Amino acid sequence: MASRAISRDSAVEMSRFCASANFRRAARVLTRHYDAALRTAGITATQLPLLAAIGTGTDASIAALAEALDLERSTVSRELDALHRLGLIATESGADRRVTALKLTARGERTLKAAHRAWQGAHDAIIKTYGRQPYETLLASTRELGRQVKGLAKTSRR
Amino acid sequence: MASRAISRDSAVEMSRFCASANFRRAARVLTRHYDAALRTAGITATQLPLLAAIGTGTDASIAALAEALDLERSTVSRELDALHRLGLIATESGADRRVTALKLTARGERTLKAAHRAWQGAHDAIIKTYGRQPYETLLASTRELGRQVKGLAKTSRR
DNA sequence: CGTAATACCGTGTATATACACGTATTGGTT
DNA sequence: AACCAATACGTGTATATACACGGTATTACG
Repeated sequence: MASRAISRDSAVEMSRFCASANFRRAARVLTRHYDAALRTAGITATQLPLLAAIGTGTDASIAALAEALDLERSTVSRELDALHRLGLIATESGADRRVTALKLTARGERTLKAAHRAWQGAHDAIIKTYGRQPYETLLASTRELGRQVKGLAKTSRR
Repeated sequence: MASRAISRDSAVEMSRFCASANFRRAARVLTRHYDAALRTAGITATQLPLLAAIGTGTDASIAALAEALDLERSTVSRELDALHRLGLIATESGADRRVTALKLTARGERTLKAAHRAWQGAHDAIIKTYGRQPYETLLASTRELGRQVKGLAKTSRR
C-alpha cells in the first residue's frame, strides 16, 4: 500500500536525520563513558558540569547556572540538593536574600580534583581515537547549533 | 593560592571541553525545540525515535531497538509501556517466545504521520538557520564520535 | 538427552530533566 | 507608604535513563 510506504519513508527519514534523536543518542553514549571513569570520584557526568561551574569561582546562583548550562532552574535546584547531600557544596545567602550563593566545600574541592583526573583519562581516550582537531571542530559546531536552536525558541516565542 | 588556581583552571577546562556536558546540553536544547513542535502530535521527542524505528517495518524487538538507539533495554521496555498505554503500538509474540515483536497500531500510524509533519517544521527551521550542508556534516561527525566512543567501552571491557 | 551457557525481558531503585504553579524578595511608581 | 511588576527560588508531577538483579525461554555441547 502506498500510504504504508510513505509512512515508512518518513520513519526512516526521521530516524536518520532527527537532530534531537541523534544528539541524545551521542549524549547517552558519552555519558556512560564519563560515568564509568567518574565512578571512582563518586560523582556522575551530570553533576560534574555543575561542580565545575561552581568551582570556576565566578559568582554562581541557581539562575546563573541554569542559564550557563541550558538547564531548567528547577533541575539545577534538585541537582544541587544532591551535591549538598554529598557535602560538596555550601550555600550562603548574601545581600539579596532571594539568591542562593554557591561555593565548593573543602571536600568539594578535593572531589573536583579527583574528578579532573578521572575526566582527563576519559577525555584523552576520546581525543586519541577521534583526533584533537576534528574533536574541537565538532565541539564548536555543536555549540553553535545549540546557540542557534536556542535562538529559534526565543524569536518564535514573540 | 596556587592550589585554588589550579582547581579553577581544571574547572574551566572541563566546563569548556567535556564532551558529555556539551552534547548533553545541545541535546537538551534540541529536545525542547522538537518537544514544542511535537506537542500537537501528542508524543515527545524521546518517543518519536522509537515510534519511527518500529514504523520502518523492520523486525523490531526490544533488544534490537536498544541496540539501534544505544538505549538500555530496560529503558526501551518502559518507553514502550508508555506508547502502549497511548494505544500507538501492539505487541505480538512469535515463534521465539522470548522476543516481543512490535508493530504500530492504526492509531500509531496516524500519530506517526502527524508527528512527521510537526517534525518537518522543526527540522526545517534548524536547516534554514544552520544550513543543510553544515548540518549534515555535523550529524555525520556526531554519529562517528558516538560509534568510536561506544567502541572504547567494548575494548576496555575485555 | 540433559545441563550449562546464552539470550530476551521485566522490576526495583536512583538519578536527570522538564513544565506548571506557588512563594518570597526586591525595586520602582504613584 | 502602598502597590505592582519582575526576579529568584522550591514543590508537585511526569517522563527519561541507567544499573543491578532475577525469571523464563532457547541454544550448544558433551
